[in-house]
Amino acid sequence: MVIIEMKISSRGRYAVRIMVDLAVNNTGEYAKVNQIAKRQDISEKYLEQIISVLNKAGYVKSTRGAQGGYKLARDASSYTVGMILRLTEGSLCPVACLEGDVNECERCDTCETLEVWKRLNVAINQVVDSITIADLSDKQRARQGAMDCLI
Amino acid sequence: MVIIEMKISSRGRYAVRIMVDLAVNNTGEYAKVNQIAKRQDISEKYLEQIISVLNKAGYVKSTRGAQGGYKLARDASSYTVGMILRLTEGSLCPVACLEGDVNECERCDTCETLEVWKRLNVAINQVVDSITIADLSDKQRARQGAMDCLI
DNA sequence: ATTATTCCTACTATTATGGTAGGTTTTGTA
DNA sequence: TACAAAACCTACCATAATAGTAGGAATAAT
Repeated sequence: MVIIEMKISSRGRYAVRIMVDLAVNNTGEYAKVNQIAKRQDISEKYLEQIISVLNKAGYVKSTRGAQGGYKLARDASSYTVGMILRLTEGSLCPVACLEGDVNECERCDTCETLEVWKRLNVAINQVVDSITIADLSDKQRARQGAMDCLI
Repeated sequence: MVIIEMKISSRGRYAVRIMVDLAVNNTGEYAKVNQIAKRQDISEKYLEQIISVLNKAGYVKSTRGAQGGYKLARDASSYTVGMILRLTEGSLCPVACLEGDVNECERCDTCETLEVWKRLNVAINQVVDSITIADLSDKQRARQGAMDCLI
């Protein structure tokens, strides 16, 4: 039997990093995919796909053509990590029956374990919704500043 | 692009339910796979595979042959949900780089998002390690008792 | 001896993962 | 107006995980 794992996928992780990258390197200009890809060490083509999801959700805005690129649509403090992950991961619910307004599982009235998944769900969302992209980019800027001092 | 989800797999969910079932229906006798399967509405063959993992870990004990079966190896209060899930799901870490003692990710010194995954990891483990199989089986017994009164 | 049971291994269909690839459209600039 | 740089769009692919099914061997009670 193979060992399974409950993990955030690379797409979700990359999406958060892209948002933080745009926040850290925000100059007002549009950042190009190849610049972000280089800084973040993510394949340009894969990054393109992920940022397009962020774009369609209105989290970033883009201009096409030469000198085009992407930038954050709003201030970095208005995005939580949870928003980004829910967008790119689909859902953070640890079990399917907690999605939607009504629990459609037939066993849900007598389910021995539902309480566990509910508490897990609350705990997960509390963490990811309490951290904003601004929190992460501020820390990153501080780290980079500290690094500069060492040169 | 397909929507992905970070979920506890059926194996982990079933494993917890099996342990709770053994606790709730504990008579001192060995419970048979077909009995558990019927009560829990899980395929016998699939349940067999899952309980064998629990058996190899020493969480349940078995006797073979006619009148054989399974029972909890220790008191239900000595098992946390986390123990069962980590055994059957492999790991509950939301990202691979948090597994093991040393973070082997090359980017880990400058990772913008590591703190998020660390906090998520703590939150997840706090929940699953604070709930024991006895907690769940006690509640289930109370629920069943309440149901009996309605008859 | 028979039967009931665990135990073991192989197999399978479907979906998710983590991308790669190539072309189309748009737009700034020479 | 031509060119180049960029986003945009769609298809494709290899590998692994998921959620089981299936069949038989070993063991033990009756």
